[in-house]
Amino acid sequence: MMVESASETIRSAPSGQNGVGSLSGQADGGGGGGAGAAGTAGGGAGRDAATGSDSNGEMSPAELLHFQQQQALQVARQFLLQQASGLSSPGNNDSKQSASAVQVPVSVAMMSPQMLTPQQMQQILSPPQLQALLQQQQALMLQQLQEYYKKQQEQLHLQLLTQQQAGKQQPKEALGNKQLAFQQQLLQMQQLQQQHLLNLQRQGLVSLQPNQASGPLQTLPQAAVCPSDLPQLWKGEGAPGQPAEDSVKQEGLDLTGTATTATSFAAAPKVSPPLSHHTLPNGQPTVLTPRRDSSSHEETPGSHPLYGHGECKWPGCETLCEDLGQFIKHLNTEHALDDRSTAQCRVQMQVVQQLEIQLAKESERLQAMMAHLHMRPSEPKPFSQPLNRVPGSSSFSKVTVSAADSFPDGLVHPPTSAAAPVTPLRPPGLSSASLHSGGPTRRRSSDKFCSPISSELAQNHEFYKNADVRPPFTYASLIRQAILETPDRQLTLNEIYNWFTRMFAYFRRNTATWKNAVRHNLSLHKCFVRVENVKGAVWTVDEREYQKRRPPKMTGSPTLVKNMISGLSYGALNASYQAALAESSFPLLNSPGMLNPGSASSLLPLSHDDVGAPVEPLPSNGSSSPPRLSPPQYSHQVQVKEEPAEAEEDRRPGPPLGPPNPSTSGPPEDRDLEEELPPGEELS
DNA sequence: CGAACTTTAAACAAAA
DNA sequence: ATTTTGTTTAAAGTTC
Repeated sequence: MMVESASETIRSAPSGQNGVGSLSGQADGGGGGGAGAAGTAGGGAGRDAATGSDSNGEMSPAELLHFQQQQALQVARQFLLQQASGLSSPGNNDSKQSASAVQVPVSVAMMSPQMLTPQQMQQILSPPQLQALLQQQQALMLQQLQEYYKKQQEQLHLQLLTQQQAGKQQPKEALGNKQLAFQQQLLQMQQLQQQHLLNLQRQGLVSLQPNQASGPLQTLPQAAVCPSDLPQLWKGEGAPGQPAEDSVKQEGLDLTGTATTATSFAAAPKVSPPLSHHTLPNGQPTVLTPRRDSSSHEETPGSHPLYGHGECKWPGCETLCEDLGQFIKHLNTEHALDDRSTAQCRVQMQVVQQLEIQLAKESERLQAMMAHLHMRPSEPKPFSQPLNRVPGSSSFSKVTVSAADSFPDGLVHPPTSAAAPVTPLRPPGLSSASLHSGGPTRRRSSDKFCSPISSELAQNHEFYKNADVRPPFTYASLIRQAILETPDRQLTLNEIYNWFTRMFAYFRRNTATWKNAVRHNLSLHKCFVRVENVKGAVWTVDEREYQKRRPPKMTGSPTLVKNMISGLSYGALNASYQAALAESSFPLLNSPGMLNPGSASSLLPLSHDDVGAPVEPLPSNGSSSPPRLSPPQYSHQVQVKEEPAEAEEDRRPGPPLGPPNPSTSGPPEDRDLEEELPPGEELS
C-alpha cells in the first residue's frame, strides 16, 4: 500500500549527498559498520571465500610437454628393451636411414579439402549422417595411418637390430646415445602422428578417439595384448576418487561421437591425466578388464569394436570376414599376442595419448582465447595468482571461481566440462550466443548481462547447481528468472528463496546475506511488482520496467536502442544488446535434461523468440507481436504486465482481481507447467 | 570524474 | 514475542 513513487524521489536524493568519491575506502577492516549491529552478520564476511587455490591438478603447458616427452621416452625405452630381449636376429643390415629421413605420407589431400568445422558439419548433417561420415573418414584415416605405421615399425625394427649389435660392441655410453637417437626418432614419429591426427581432429574427426580407443580395449582380453596399459588410459579418467557421478561423464563420453566439439573437448581432456603409466611387460595376463567401458557401451553380442563393415578393423588389417565368428578367428590368429600386435597396440596407445595431450593444449588455448575475448572472466590458469577478491567486492561475474574453498559435493565439477585437466572450475558453456556475437562491442561491457542468462543458465544449470560458484548474474536477473520460470509468473518471497537454493549451490550458504539482497532487490527495482494475493503476496515481473533498465547500459541513446530493437536482424544487434534481450526472458531451462548438445541449438532460437516479446511492447501496441514470435507463451506474459506501471494500483486492491493471471494470461501454455495449475489456488 | 548499477549491511515497520 | 516480509538508507565497487 501507498508504495507510490516515493521510492524514486528518495532514491535520487542520497546519491547527491554522498557524492561519489570515497573510493579510497577499501574499508573492510576499518570501515566496518563501526559498533553497528551486525547482529545477523555474525559470521561477518563469511562470504569472502577468497581461497584462490584450486584443487584441480592442473599442468602448465610446459609441464605437459615435459610430461609428454617423458612418456615417450619411457615407452621408447621399454620398447627398446623388449625388442632387445626378444629378438636376437642377426639382421645386420646397417640400414642407416635415420629416422630423420622419414617422410610422412600424410594425405594432405584428405584434410585440406573441406575444412568444415565440426559445428558446420553438424549443422549440415543429421546426427546419424554425421556419424556415418565420421566413421568413414576414420576408417580412411586409419588406413593411412596404419600404412605409415607399418613402415615406421619396420624401420624401427631395423634400427633396433643395429643398435643391439652396437650395444654389444660398445660401452654403455654408446648405447645410451643410440638409444637417445632412437627415442628421438620415436618422438618424432609420434609428433607426426599426432599432427596428422590433430588435423583430422580439427575437421571434426575427434570422435575417432573414443572409438578407436575403445576398440583395442575390448579386443585385448582376447588377443591378450598387454591390456593393462590401455585400460589405464581410461581408468585414469575417473581414478582420483571420483564419486559416483560417472554416469554423467559416461554420457558425455558417449556423446562425443556425434556431439559438438564442445562436448568432445570437455570429455576428452579428462582422459589425459592418467598418463602416468609405465609401459608394461607385454603379454601381461592380468587383465584389468575394461568392463566398464564395454558394458556401458554395450556392444551387442553380435558385434565387435574391431569388426565393422565386414572387415577387420585392426590397424592395417582390413581382412574381410564374413561374420563375427570368422572375424574372431581371424583376430586370434592374425592378431594374437606377438610383437607386432603389441607394437601396434602401443602405437595406438601413443596416438591416443598424444591426441589427448594435444587436446588439452588446444582446449587450453581455446580457454585463453575466450578469456581474452571476455566470453568468460575465468582465467584458465594464469599463474597461481590467488585471485584476490576483495572482501566486500561484489564483482559477481568476475570471480566465478572462488569455489574451491568448500565443495558441497566434493569434487563437483561441471558435469559437462567435467574435469578437463586444464580448465579450472568454471562453467563450461560458452553460451553459443556469445560465440557468434563476435562483434566488436561487447568487450567487458555488460559483464552482468553479457551472457544471456537464459542459455547460460540452461547450459550450466547443472554446474551451478552443484558447484559452489557464484553465478554471474545479478540478483535482479535471477529473481526475474525465477519468477518467469513458473507457469503463472509469480512467486512468493519464500518461493524465490527456494528457487535460489535449489538452483545454485552458492546460495545455500550465507543465507542471511543473499536473502536480504533478494528482498532489497525486490523492493528496490520497479520491475518487480508485488501483487496481493489471498494467500499473501506474490512477486511478479514487469517486463517493461525490466527492459527499461537496460538501455542505460547501452552506449547509444535509449531511443536509438529502441529503434534498433524494433526491427533488425539479431545479427545486427550488438552483442550486449543481444545479451540483454536474450536474458530478458527464458523459460525452460529448468528441465534437467537440457544439458545435452541438442539443447544449445534449441535454446538459441528460443532466446530470439524472447527477444521479440519483451521488445515489442516498448513501441506502443501490445497485441501483435513480431512474426518471429512463435511461442505464444511470452506474449501473454507480456500482456499481463502490459499496463502494470499504472495498473499496479488496480491490482493492489488484490482480492477482487484474481491475482494469478489477472488478465488474459489464463491459458499459459507453457510446456512444463502442468504442475501448479491446481485451480484451487487461483480462485480461492 | 561522474552517472548508473550492483551488492552488502542494517535499521525499521508491519504482518504473520 | 518472534519470525517474515518489505522498505529504506548508506556505503562501496564496477563499468562505461
